[in-house]
Amino acid sequence: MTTQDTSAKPACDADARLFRAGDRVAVLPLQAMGGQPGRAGGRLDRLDYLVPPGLDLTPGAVVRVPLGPRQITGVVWGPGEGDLAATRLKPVIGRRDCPPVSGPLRRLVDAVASYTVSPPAGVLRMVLPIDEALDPPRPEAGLVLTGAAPQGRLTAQRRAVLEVISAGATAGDTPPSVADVARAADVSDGVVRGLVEAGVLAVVERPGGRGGDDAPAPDPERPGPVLGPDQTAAAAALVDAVAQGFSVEVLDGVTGSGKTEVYFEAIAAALRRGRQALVLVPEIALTTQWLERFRARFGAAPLSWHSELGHAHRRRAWRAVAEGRVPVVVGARSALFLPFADLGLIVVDEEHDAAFKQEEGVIYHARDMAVMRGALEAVPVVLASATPALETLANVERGRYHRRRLAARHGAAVMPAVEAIDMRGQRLPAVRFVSEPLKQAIVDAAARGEQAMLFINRRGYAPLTLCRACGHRMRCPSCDAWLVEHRLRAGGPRLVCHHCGHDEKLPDACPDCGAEDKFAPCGPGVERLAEEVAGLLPDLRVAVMTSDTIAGPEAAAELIGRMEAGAVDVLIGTQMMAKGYHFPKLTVVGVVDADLGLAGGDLRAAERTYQLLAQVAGRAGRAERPGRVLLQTYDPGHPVIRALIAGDRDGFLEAEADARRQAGAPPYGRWAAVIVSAPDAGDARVTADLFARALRRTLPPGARLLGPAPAPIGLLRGRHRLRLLAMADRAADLPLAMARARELVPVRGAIRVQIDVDPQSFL
DNA sequence: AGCACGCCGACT
DNA sequence: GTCGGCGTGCTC
Repeated sequence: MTTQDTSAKPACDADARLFRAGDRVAVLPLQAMGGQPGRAGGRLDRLDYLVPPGLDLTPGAVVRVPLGPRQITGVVWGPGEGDLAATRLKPVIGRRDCPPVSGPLRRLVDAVASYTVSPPAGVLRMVLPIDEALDPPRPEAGLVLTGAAPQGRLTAQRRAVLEVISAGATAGDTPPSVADVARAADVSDGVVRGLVEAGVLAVVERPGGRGGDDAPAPDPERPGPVLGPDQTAAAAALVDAVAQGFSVEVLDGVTGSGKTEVYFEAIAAALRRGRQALVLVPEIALTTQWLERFRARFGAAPLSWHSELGHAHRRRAWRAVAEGRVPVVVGARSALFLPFADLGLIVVDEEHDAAFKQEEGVIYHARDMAVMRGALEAVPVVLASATPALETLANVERGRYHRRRLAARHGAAVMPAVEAIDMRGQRLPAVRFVSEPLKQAIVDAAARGEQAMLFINRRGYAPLTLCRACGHRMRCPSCDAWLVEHRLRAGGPRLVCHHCGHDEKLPDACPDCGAEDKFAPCGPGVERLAEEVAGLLPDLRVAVMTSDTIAGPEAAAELIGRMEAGAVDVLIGTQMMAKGYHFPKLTVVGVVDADLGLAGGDLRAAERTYQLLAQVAGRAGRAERPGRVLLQTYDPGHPVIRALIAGDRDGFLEAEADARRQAGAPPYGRWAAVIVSAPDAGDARVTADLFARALRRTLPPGARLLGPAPAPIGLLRGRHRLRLLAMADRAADLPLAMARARELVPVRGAIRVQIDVDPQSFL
């Protein structure tokens, strides 16, 4: 990471401190006051309160406090700051019944807030995201017979309900819930409630609440798979790290080298010590096969934490983690802020993945914040990747991170052969995207009973639609972006903006010249590619994998099942297909447009493209059969393409690192971006100019400032956007300079200032 | 969130 | 002068 200091601080635990009646405490409210993130003002982070008689509080206690006319929830952050007369303080209302926020986690909140230049309340909200979870689950209602005779007519439905309950009661079961009874008696819950109303049934608390709450625990003592020599050595190093405290272990191994099995041993080590483990993955929807492997190793499932979890489930899961009842959590970046009772290990899988960067609200990189948390909790952090980020490798060079290498693929598998197809010699018509050699490779694979995968990093049918009569291009009304045609959606073809979600029916006539039936799709998207392959190779079974066809984990699991069963010959998809899957019969991977990611030319374009293509290529030939990767390119001499063909990852990374060093770019320099946006272009301009002037005062000497300049996407969701980029050397405290500049600039109304420290995206 | 305050334009 | 609309700041 590029954060300045991650060394472990001694875990001096101030949590033992007790605040008693009459003491002042500082409370960090959950709700940000005044300005939202990105707005000035709201400099009040913590508020002082008095501890009322009869209440003892420790730091970290979750409390309710009065604020103006309302009550809010906050966390006791420490002793009161004392800048307000005691007579003006209001007393804390009371505690909420949940475990306190631990010292290391409170320090993480402060560290993330100051690193990302965000209000601490906004970061605290990621730790306590569910208000209802701050109270214990209410005991579940169970139903028992009162013995009273039913008044009035006893309908068939009512009789069924009474039979179900008396059968359960004689069997000695715990009283059933309304939902259980209604289901068993096959009646609506209205019938059951009617009987309660009539006094025939009574509601009681069910002892112990919900029985199936604590799932079986993962068992570290189950025999793991047999590891190869590299794996054994790496696993031993990680197991050792778990016993030591904070360190960062970079698990660097080619695709298919068995990194997962290696870090499973670190998880086993943490579990043996009775501690919890957290695994961060880029996208939780894509973990189907990972979960299978986990279950095979540990005999039980981990807790999957993601934003699409149902509300009740999320709430129970959060409490179970906080109370230490969940040994292993796997989740997307937001899982980093879960309040583990006793965290023993953090793993960041595919640590180079851009999905770890949160681009809205509190803008943070989950990998870097994971390293911060590891340091604060004094636990090791494992960063696993086949293509580690340059940031990570720079920290290896500096001796801050330890590298554990897995040099070879595991078992009989060998690395696939990578070839370029020079598209300049292919002379394809404008509506064709699959070259002859790629088509032939797919046909050959199918003939051998093997599978092929075609990768194109573009959702939809075509990235641009234009009118052949007048040349009008269909664009988003509220963004600087083309509308992308989608054909797989219900109700006919649609035009969709991939930036704001704007979605309209493909019109019948050109909105500019009125010509009908003159729209021409331009360029390939995954849907169009699938159509082409189906037309070209009608005997092969084609499946499409994109976020439009794969809505959630179930849909992903279904498609993966079909791939594993050999019911698909050609899998066509976007980058969601590139991540971590293992299909033994997949031997051919075709990259339809290997140049795509290189076009933008931002700082990380080459690195990102290399990582993505290496990852896609890694899907080929993961079992006994050797794999073949074909890259369609118009620029076969590009360093990224050459490195992929030569399998020269380290050479490529060294060249890339040299270029960054020359330019003073991250990870050798430190950058921070500011995006000023407003519905009115003039407002954005004025504020951006003021911010630039403020930054020139607050930036350390030697730092450079670019902008304000219109952002590459100058209009997004109806907001005009200007960018600033501050570039400094590695020792500079850019967050501090940003925070000070923001205090100098009044930001009112609909104007927003977003600060992005260590920017990944430059849109 | 909800309320007080102050700035500014419009009306008496 | 005074009323009222609205944007802005404050709440321990």
